[in-house]
Amino acid sequence: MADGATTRDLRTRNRARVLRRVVVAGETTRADLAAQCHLSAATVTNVVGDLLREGLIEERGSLPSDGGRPIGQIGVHPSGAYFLGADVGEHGVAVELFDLSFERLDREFREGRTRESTPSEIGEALQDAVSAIRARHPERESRLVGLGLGLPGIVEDISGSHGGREVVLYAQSLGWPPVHIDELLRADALEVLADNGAKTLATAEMWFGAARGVDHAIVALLGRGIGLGVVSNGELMRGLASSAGEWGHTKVSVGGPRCRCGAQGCLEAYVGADAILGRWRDGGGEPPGSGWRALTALVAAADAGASAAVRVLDETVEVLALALGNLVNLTNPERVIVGGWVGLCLMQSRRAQLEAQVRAAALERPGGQFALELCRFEGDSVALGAALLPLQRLIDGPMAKVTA
Amino acid sequence: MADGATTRDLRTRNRARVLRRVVVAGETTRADLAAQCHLSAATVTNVVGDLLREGLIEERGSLPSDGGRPIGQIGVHPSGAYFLGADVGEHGVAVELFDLSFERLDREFREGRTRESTPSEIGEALQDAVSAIRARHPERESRLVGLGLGLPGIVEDISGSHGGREVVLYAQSLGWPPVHIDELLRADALEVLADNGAKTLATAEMWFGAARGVDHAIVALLGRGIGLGVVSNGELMRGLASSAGEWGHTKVSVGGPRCRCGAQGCLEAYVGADAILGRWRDGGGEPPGSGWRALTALVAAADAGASAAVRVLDETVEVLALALGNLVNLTNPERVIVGGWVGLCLMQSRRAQLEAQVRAAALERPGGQFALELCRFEGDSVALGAALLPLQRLIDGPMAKVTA
DNA sequence: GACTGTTATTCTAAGTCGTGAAAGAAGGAG
DNA sequence: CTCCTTCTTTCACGACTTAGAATAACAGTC
Repeated sequence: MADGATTRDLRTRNRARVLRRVVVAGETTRADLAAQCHLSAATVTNVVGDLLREGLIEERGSLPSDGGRPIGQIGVHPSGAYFLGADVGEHGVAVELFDLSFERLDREFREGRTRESTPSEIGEALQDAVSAIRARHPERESRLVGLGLGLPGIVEDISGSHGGREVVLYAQSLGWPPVHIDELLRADALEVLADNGAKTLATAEMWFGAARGVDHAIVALLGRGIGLGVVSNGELMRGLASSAGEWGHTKVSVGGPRCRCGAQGCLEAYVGADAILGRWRDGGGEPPGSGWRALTALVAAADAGASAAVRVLDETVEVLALALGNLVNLTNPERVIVGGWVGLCLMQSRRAQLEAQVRAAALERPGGQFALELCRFEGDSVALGAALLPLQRLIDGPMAKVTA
Repeated sequence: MADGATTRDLRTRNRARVLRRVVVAGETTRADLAAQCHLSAATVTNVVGDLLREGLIEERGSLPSDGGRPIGQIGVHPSGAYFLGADVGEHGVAVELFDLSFERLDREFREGRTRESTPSEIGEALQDAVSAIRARHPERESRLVGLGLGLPGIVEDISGSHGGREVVLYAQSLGWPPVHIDELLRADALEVLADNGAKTLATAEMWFGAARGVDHAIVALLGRGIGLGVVSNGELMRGLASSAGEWGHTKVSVGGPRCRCGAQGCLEAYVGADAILGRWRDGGGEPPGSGWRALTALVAAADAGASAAVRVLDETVEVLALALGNLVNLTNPERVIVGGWVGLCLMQSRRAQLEAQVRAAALERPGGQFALELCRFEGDSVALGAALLPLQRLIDGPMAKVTA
C-alpha cells in the first residue's frame, strides 16, 4: 500500500525504505541510510532499532572514522528471513531457497516430460519440489516468508473486492487452459505470490542487476519467447490486470511471418530463437540442434563470412533494433537491458550494430539518453526474481511481531 | 514529492487527496471524501477546515438526510485560485484563464504568421497574450497560481541538482532549435510550467474527460501529428527526461513511406492527416483543402462507395489498429481513448471496424479488457490541460499561508 | 594516565498527526 | 416538547519525526 494516512503508516514506509536499502546494499552505515532515505539520524536509529529487534538486520563491527567514534556498520541478517522462488517453465520446475542476503541455499529441480506437460503435472512437480526443500530445512520454516512463482504466461491478479485472492495464469503459448494458482499448488501456511517469469527476471535486475537504482528502464528477454519488463518511476509497469509488458506479439509489420500465437508479423516471429534459426535453415544453413549451440553456430558462420548467416543476423538485429527503438521512444528509459540467451548471443556478437540501429530507429532525444546493457543474470534467475516477490511483501508490510 | 517522512508531510498528502477529489467532483460531502480518500471522518473535518480557511473550497448548503442532521455539501470555491494555460502551436498561441472550478473566464488568441513562426515570434505572442489577460484581471492576480504551457514538441525537464530549473523544448518538427522556456517567456512573479501539448491534453482527459478516475489508460491524439499520453498507475508516464510517449514516430514497418522526421515507416507517415490525404490523392481522390473538410470529404467518398477512398480508410484503420493493439499489449490499459480531429473523424466513421481490429491485433487477454472511447475534449483543451499543471502544483504543494 | 578534540549515535522534549469514542448539532416524527 | 436519527466536531490518546542536547567511543597529546 502506497497509501495509508496514519502516523503508523509513516513508520511502515520509513521502515520499508531503510530495509530495502539495507538489502540492496548488503552492508551500510546509519549515516548512509539517513542520506539515502531522506531521514534524520534520530529516525534512522529508531527504525534500525526496530529492524534489529525483528532480527532482519545485524550489527557488523565498525569502521574507523576521522578521529572520532567509529562508524557502526549494519548489514542484512542473512538468517533473518527465508524466501522460496520457483521458475516454472514448460521444460520443468526449479525451486530455490534464499536467505535474506539472497544467497542461494538450496535448489530442487524437477524435469517435466520431454513433451509439453499439463498444468496438473507441473503443479505436482512444483508441489513436490517445494515440499522437498521445506523438509530439508525444518529449522528455517519459522522464518520462511513466502513462495514466489515465476510463471510462463500472463499472470492476472483479479482479486476483486470479494475477499479471496484470485490469481490466474493464462499460458496461451503452452496451450494451457486458464489455471488458478491455487490449483497449481496448495502450500500450507505459506504465502504464495505469482508473476510472469519475464517480470520476475526484470525484478531481479532491478534489485541486484543492471537496473539497480534506475527509475526508468526496459528489460528485454530474448529466448525462444520474448519477454519484457518496463520500469517506470522505479516500478514495474503492470497495467490493469498486470499483463502489461506483452511485447513478443507486437506486430512489427502488416502481414509477415506467422507466429505461434496465430497472428502474423509478431516480433517473436522475427527474433524468437526458432524464427532466427528457421530463417537460417531456409537460407541453407544447418543449425546443430536448436538452442545455444545452434545460435553460436550461426554466429560463427556469419563471422566466417557465410552470406546466408550474415543476412539472417542482420535481419534479426534490424527488426530487434526497430522494436527496441519504438520502445525507447515510448518510454524514454535510462537503461535498455537485454537478456535471455538469444539476447546474450546477439549482444556478444553484434552489440555495436544493435546499439547504433536502436539509436537510429529512435528519435534523437530519447535515442541519445539511454545506455544499452547486458542483463546481469542469465535465465536461471527467474527463481531469484520470484523469491523477491515475498521479499517485497516483507519490506512493504507492517513490522513483524517481535517476541520481546 | 511522493516521499516525505514527517508527520507534516502526512497532512500535506491528505490535503492533496481531499483537494484533488473536491476539484474533480466539483461538489461532494464529507462522507464521500472520507470514503474516497480512505480517511476518518475526524481527519476530513480537519483537512476540510484547513481548505476552507485557505479559501479553496466553500460550504454549499445541505442535503436532507434520512431523518437526521442534513449532509453538509462542500464544493470548490471558484475564485479561490486562478490558472493560466497556454496552447502554443505552430499556427499561433492561445492563452486561457481558468478559475478553480475550471470554468474558462477569458481567452486571448494570437495568430502567428501564416508561414511557420520562429521561437522568438511565438515567445513574443505568448508574452503579449499573457500580459493582456493579466492586465484585464488585476483583482485575480493575487490568487493566480501559475501558468502552464502546452508546447509542440518534446519538453525536457533537466533540472539537475544545480539549482535553477532547466526546461527545454525540442520542437524538431517545427524546425526549431532547442529553446529554453525562459527564453520563450519571462513572467514576473508567476510560476511557469511546461509540458508537451499531447500530454497536457491527456492530462485534461485524466481530470475531466474520458480517463477520469482510471489508473491505466492510453490517450492517442491524431491530427496532423500523432501524440500520446500513457497513464500508468494513475500517472502520466514521463520517463527519464519526460519525453516518454513519443508514439508518432514508431516504426510500423521496415522501410515504408518517408516521414517528415526523416525516417521511414513512421506511424505518422501512415495515419497522420497529411499522409491519409496524400494517399487518397495518389489514388485519384481530390481532397478539398487539407483539414477537417478534406477528411470528411474522404469519408463521404468512401461511404458513397468510391473504391480508392475505401481503400485509403481501410489502410488507415488497419495501421492504426495495429499500432494501438501493440500499445494495448504493452500497457494493458482499462481505456483506450482516441482524440484529435483525425481521431474524431475515424471514430465517427469507422469505430466498430477500428475496435474490432485493435482487439484482434492485441492478445486475447489485454485485448479484451479495454474500452475504446472518444476523447471528451477536442483540440482546444491543450490550454485546459496546461492550466492543470499549476493546479497539480497547488494540490501537491504544502498548505498555503492563511492570513488569520 | 588524564585530558582534549572529534565524530557517531542516542536520548529528550516538543510539536504534529490521525483516530476512536464521546459529545454536539440539526433536523423530523410523535 | 421530547425522542430519534444522522451527520459532524471535539477530545484524549498514542504514535511519529525531529532538532538539539547529551553521551559514547575512539585517537592523539601532554
